[in-house]
Amino acid sequence: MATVLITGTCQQPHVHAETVDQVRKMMTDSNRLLALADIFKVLGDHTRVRILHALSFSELCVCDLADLLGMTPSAVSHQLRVLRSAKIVKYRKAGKNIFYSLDDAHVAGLMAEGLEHSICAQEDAPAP
Amino acid sequence: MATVLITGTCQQPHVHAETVDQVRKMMTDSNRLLALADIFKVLGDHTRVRILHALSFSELCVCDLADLLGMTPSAVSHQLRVLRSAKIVKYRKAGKNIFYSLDDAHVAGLMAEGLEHSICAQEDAPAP
DNA sequence: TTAATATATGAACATATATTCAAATGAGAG
DNA sequence: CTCTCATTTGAATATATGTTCATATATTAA
Repeated sequence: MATVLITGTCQQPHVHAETVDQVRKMMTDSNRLLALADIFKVLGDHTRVRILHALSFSELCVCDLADLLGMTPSAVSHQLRVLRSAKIVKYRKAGKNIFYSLDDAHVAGLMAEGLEHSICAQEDAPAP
Repeated sequence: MATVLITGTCQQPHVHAETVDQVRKMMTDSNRLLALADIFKVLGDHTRVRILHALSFSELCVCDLADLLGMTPSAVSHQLRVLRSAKIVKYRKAGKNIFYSLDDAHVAGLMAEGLEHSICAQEDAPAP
């Protein structure tokens, strides 16, 4: 009988028009937020975080990293390529080896800030 | 004739044993780095970054966010669930609406730091 | 109660991505 | 040059993930 309800869309003229408009004006360019998300995406992988953490102590070659992480050099190399593309690490050739090191201070800062604060897995603190 | 070469593994006794050992001692627990990667993974999505950025200005209901982002309330709700699971946002019921807001100061700090520094897409600065 | 709306949820689909494997490249060492 | 080894690369596979669609839940209004 009744017309099929058009679900999935907010039908009020605007739920909170003023607030939404104000926020819309204050919000940063979407492309900038997309770029930010892309950086976080690069950092959002266990292997890559461990690579960056290791490189924060010393430059290392691929085999060093593979040994440290208990992974195949191939797998490490694939992830290094991602980090290289994002300009987060740089490399230096030395004979048969290629030494990687951190390249982006901002990203290193994000890593450090993430580690400083006990953002990670702060378990329950049962109060008496 | 020759034995098949065992490729994909570093065969030197250790490429740089001392350095690797030192770094290994300094490195943080792998689980802690996994938790850190998980947080970055949550932040590594365009939609979720935009949601958090919008919420940094004001609490908003799902329809407000859907309007701001030009997305389906369903899609927004799915992403809000991810943010809820990560304890990054909290919510408050008000009649038919549910208002979301930021919950984790650390994560908000990471977002802010990521935006402050022009980490994002700093294009070429052609020198004269 | 019924109707309308905001939100959540589950399945399905498409896409992205991490690792493995095999092979190629490239640079010393003999 | 030939051999060895460090590194890269490409294909393949498995898995994760974001959005859509349909539907369910919940709350308010009539």
